[in-house]
Amino acid sequence: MEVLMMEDDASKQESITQTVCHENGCSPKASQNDFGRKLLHKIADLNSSSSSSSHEDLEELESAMEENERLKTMIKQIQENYKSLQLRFSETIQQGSAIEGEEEEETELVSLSLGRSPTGSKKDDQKRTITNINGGSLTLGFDTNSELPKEEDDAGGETWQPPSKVQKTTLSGEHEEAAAHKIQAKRARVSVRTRCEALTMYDGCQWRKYGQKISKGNPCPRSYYRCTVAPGCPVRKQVQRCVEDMSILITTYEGNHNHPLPVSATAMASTTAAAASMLLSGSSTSQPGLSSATTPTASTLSTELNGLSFSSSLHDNSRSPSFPTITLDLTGSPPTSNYISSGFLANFPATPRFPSSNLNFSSPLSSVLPSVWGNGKEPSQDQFYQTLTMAITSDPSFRSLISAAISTVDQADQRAESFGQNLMQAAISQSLKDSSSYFKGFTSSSSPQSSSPLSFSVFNSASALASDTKEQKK
DNA sequence: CGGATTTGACCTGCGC
DNA sequence: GCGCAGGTCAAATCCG
Repeated sequence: MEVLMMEDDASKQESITQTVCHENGCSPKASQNDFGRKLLHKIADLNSSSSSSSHEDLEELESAMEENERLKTMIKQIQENYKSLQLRFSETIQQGSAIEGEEEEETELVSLSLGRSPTGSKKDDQKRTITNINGGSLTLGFDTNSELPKEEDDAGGETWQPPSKVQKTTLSGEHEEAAAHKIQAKRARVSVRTRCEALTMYDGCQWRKYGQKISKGNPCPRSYYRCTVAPGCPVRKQVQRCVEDMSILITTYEGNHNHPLPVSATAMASTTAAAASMLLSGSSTSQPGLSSATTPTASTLSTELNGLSFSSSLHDNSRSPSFPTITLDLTGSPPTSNYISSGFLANFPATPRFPSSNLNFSSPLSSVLPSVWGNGKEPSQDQFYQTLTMAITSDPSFRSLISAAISTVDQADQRAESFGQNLMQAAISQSLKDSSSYFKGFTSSSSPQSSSPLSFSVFNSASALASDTKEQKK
């Protein structure tokens, strides 16, 4: 904010900075009403206490206030747009559920695993079911398989083991494929790109560093952390700065928590768990009309889902690990071809065996949906809603995705310094660039082997990913 | 003094 | 089989 740069008094600057940071990072709804008042107080303080404050500074402060008023209006509009979208979504889903049969309804169950409750009772599971959309159950809670011992973890429901031990397991026949699925589930990774000056991005969890390595192609060391919220938690994360832009922090999460999470950690945990789930679902799902659009030999591919464009990238890296990786880009800067080929994605590659999906929050809507409206013209909100509705009604994965996003908005602690803030900031920063639409669109890329569409959106205060677990159940 | 971090050694998988 | 690179371990060190 401009106002920060104009303050002469260092302590006052810090005070205002904290105020503005709070506005940006925490609940805009709760605190935005106080913002103008706080600024007025600051101005009054300056007038009364500091004879050295120049008239120029005051003018600039006033202009900053006007700017902040515009921002408040913008935030309000974002909230209204979100409500409208949510309403439309619910209506559409209700219509869809009337058509779909019972079998389809069963597949609407979406479970976003945040790790397993130590107690693991089914009662707890029921309590944690916080949202019910479309007759199906959208569960945002802890892993629901209560039959398993608590030291067992995550999607596969098996004790976490280091990759080497897991992959050493010998199996034969039809179990082999199932085991491969489990291994894949365990090793699914979610990368989050954020602009962060700190050593690590705060995500609400407690981490202990257990290693550091210089990886090939990046002079910045990669740090390895494991979750210490509960002993034996299998979740690990890697933190590394982007070689292309040192201000970008790349955090890669792996595994699911096997313990209740702090409130401030639920947003990130649900997002990463759902993203991983979506990725794994996508890796085993075939979507009509998509597979034909991809060509394995191409390094970058693009296709459409329900008029929504996304691109797929094949990352050729001979040393790439055999882990599916999904990437959430919250930096606000669209990836360049150079960046894709030699930068970030090269650090988090995927072999052709597994998809590597890149969800980008930075692309303007007009560039995301060129094939629908053409001429690079920004679509109206109604046009966009129509396309979104098409996507929702015809694709279960996307439907689940939206459901999870909405439910997360409901449940997230908005004051937590968590992932939702980053999403909010991303949304706002994009809205500042073009206030005509808060939904700035998305891009998605995956390897050709992943024919499942990936779609994403930014809502007004929080967002989450979800997947249709239908394929995982099979 | 206990917990967290650092850092070199070691293990493992994979490509050649 | 060898070498490289990623990932982990664990002793040493640091820090509150």
